[in-house]
Parts: sequence; C-alpha cells; structure tokens
Amino acid sequence: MGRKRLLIKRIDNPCSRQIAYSKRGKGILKKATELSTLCGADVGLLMFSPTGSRISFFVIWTGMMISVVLVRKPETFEGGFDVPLLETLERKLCELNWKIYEAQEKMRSYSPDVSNIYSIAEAQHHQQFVTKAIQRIEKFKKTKLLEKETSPSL
Amino acid sequence: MGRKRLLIKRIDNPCSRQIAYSKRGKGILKKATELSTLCGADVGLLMFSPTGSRISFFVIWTGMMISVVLVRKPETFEGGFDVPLLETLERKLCELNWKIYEAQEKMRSYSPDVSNIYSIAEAQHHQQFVTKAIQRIEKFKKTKLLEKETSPSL
DNA sequence: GGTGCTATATATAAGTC
DNA sequence: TGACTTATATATAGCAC
Repeated sequence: MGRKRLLIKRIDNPCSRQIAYSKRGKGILKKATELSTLCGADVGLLMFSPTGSRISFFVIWTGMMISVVLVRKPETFEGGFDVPLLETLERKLCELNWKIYEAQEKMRSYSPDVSNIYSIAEAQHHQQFVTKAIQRIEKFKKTKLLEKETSPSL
Repeated sequence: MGRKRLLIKRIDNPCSRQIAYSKRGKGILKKATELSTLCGADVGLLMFSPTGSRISFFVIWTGMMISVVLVRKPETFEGGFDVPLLETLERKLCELNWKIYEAQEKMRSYSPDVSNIYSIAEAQHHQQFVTKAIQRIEKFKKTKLLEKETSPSL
C-alpha cells in the first residue's frame, strides 16, 4: 500500500524494518480497535518489536478481556450480569483502555529504559495469563448463552 | 474501505455485524502475519466472535515467542479437488492447524493447568511448519501473478 | 456460513523536514 | 524517532450467488 509494491518477506534494512513495524503496528492496533467497536468482539493484540530496544509492547484488550487482563478482576464476572449493565461496563472499559494506551505512549517518551521489562520470559508470563483468560471468557460466555436460551424474552 | 464510509460504532444489524467481523477478522489476521514476516516481530492475536459460538477465536503466535495456531472449522474448506493448487495448499494448512488445535484440546482435558500445553519447543515446531507453508503459498502466489503479467490474454 | 465482484475508503512506502 | 505529503497498493461495504 505504498509507492511501491512490497514483497512479504523480511525487510533487510534494519531502519526500514523498524519504520515498517512502527507504521504497520499502529495500523493493526487501529483495525483491532475498529473490529472491537464495530462488532462488539473481544480482541487481544500483542506486538513485540523486533529490536526490543523500545517498549514495543502494545496491548489492546477490549470487552470482557479488559476486565480479565487489564483490570485483573475476573471474579467479578463469574456471578453474571444483566446485559445492559455489562455493555455499559464494556464501553467504559474500552474508553479506559484508550486512556491507558495514550498514557503509555506518553510514558514511553520519558523513560526509554522500560523496554527491558518486556523480555521473552515476560512474554511467556503474559501468554499464561492469556490462556487462563481465554478459559474464563469461554466459561462466562457459555453461561451467558445458557441464560439466553432459558429466558423466554430473549 | 467500501462502497460507503462506515462510522466506527457498533453495527446494529446482527447479520451485517457478523459479516463485518468475518471480513475484518481475516484482514487483521493477514496484517498480523505480514507484520511478523516483514519485521521479524512476535505477534499474538486473539479474536472472539461477537456471537460467542463455534469458531469464536483465532490465535496467531508468531516468531520465537510462541507459535502459530489457527483455529478454524475444517468443514469450511471441504470441497472438490478441482480447485487451483493455491486453494488446496491453503486448505491443507487449515486442516493441519485444526489438527493441532484438536491435539491441544485433548491435552487440555488431561492437564488441569492449560498453560503447560504450550511448550516453546513444541510451539516452534508448529510455527516452523506453518511459516514454511505460508512461504510456499506466497511464492506460488507470486508465480501466479507473474504468469498473469506476462500473459497478454489475462 | 462461504464466494466473487466492483467502487470506494484506508493504509502505507518513499520521501522530506 | 515523529509528523506530514503523495502516489499507490490493499482492504472492504454492499451486493449477488
């Protein structure tokens, strides 16, 4: 999508590669957010920069996933909510997530050293967290679906 | 990016919403894969369908971080064998990914802690296979494009 | 649910500052 | 790095199967 057609293979020039990462990363982040908003889908996105020299770690957790991963209070959802309340909550959390993201962007310019936090070991930790989050979400959705089936008005 | 400009807010019509999810989901998956290939970045992507039923999520872990797991219904890709080679390759790829997913599901029932399922070594093995398959497909696509360009009738 | 088409909206490569 | 520009490549909305 640029002046020239780009073949999908590793970009040799490190400089160009970093630029491409920066641009495309933002693009994907935007699209993930759009998907979430448009379709009400839970979307999680992790991107680790190839250099690892900067923070390079974006997270966008939307819908219930924010609750699970960012807010880190999955217990809250296990009791079940009425749908309107849940949706309101989700919207609020979405807005909150953007503010967190914006704050992270600001922090980035002030402390370049934070990059070391996100090592591969950290990634594994996050992966475990994600896996568990998936289980909780699936469980919750199943519960919600059962409620819908048994309710005559829905 | 379509016939009409779409405002970024929840799509009211459930049918249109599902279609948008399907189309955009694929788009993001593609872009995430491209980012990983182009920049050598580790990318993780989770998408939960708004309906919460069936397919409901794709996971793509790339690079050295985790692995690539595509979750799809294999039935979707069943069809005649008179399709072009490209589609055949892609279908095979999807079937394989489904098998990986099923294997993981089986393991899940034996292991109480799901996080143990994804050993890095195992993940890398799958990731290499899928990456190579994708490369083959990309190469084939390129060849097909070149054929089109050099052929005056197309 | 999926495919394919076409017109159009978006994303982005390359360049410049 | 980031911001902006421009030309071009891609993604996708709406439609028909």
